[in-house]
Amino acid sequence: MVKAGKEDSTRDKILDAARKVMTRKGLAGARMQDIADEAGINKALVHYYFRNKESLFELIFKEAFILLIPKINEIFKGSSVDFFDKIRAFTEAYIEMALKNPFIPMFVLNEVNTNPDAFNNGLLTQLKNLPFNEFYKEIDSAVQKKLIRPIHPPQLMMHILGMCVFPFLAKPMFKKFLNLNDKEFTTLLEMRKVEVADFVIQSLKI
Amino acid sequence: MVKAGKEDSTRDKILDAARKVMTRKGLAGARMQDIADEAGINKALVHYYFRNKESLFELIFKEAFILLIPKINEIFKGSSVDFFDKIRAFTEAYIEMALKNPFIPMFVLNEVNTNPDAFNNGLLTQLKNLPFNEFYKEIDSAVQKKLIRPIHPPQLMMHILGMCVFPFLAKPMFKKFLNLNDKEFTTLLEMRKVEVADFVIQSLKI
DNA sequence: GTCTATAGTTAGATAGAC
DNA sequence: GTCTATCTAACTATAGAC
Repeated sequence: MVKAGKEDSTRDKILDAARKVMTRKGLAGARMQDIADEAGINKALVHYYFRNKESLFELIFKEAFILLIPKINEIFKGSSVDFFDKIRAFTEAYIEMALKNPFIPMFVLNEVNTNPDAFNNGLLTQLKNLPFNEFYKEIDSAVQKKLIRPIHPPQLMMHILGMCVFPFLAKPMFKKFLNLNDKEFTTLLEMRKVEVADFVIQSLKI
Repeated sequence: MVKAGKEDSTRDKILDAARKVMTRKGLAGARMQDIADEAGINKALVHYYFRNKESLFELIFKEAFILLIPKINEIFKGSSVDFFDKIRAFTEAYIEMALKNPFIPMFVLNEVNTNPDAFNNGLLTQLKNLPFNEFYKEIDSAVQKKLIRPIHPPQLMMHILGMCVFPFLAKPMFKKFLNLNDKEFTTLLEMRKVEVADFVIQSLKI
């Protein structure tokens, strides 16, 4: 039975364990057995609570990603806010989310690449909640007002997402290259919250 | 027996088939059976020529990636060449390689994330052939000469790689979002050869 | 060199006792 | 709800005939 008290329910223990294992081993590397071990329970129990691996991971993803949507929406709502400030807020929110849930970028990538149907029905619906169209309009409008130089909105979107996401995807590679430990690399990622925004703004301004 | 003539040897047929399947289904999705079918031969033959899946794919990767190394090296050799031209040449060469071998980015990512040991022993050695240190020195030197604003070289490296690589990784997602077919999206990627360089240069110049 | 048949391996999923 | 034991599916890899 699920209690309201401080004791974690088994269900929550499994969710915590799954998040940990996914963060450590990535989506594909996360075994149901690993999750059960990490939670200190039996593998069958994981299936008892979450029908199968896919629905477990989809739930975890939604819980993490759903928090991002209102933030991003809020950022692009106020049409009075400075365009550059919106870019700052965006990279901040996005990298913050990825720092808290390092498995998300690879999760999305995997869903997109290996399971196009599931992606179209599930993830895509989530992602469509993000106001990309608002962002595109903002860009065009900023170009009109001569606030920024002309740029193709989708290209800019790819620039920004690439800079935000890629370091999380290629973390082990960069760590090796730069000869950094986990903490040092995280610091580098923290800095990117403003670093990326600065880079973009510097490039766009006339 | 391997002939010098125009007839593809079985070995070459397998390599071609593997490249095709990998490009279509990604590394993880590429089955030995798929490769055998594509090559029009038996699955056992794939094992006969290439001991196992891993060594087959490592070979394919090396063949594709090895071509990039001399190019990148050449770019960073001439110290007389304009710094911005080097950036242009780099994005050009990198995106060109990825366009020809779309499976490479995901391949590298997978190796790095799921198989750290294999990465350290194989792939990393290849990647270390890329003159990143040269590039870092160039950046610092360009800053000294007031050609560009101050920037942390590793951050810039992450910016550039992210912008070059990410669209290939997230191709199905972007296609959906932007509502483009394969050809249209490839055109977008083609444009990024100069688009990314322009974006970087615009951001760096004083 | 090439094939058929089969062994081996790894995980996800389920049945059924407690 | 929780466990042990087992089934099944999907692949990789090998043995052995031709």
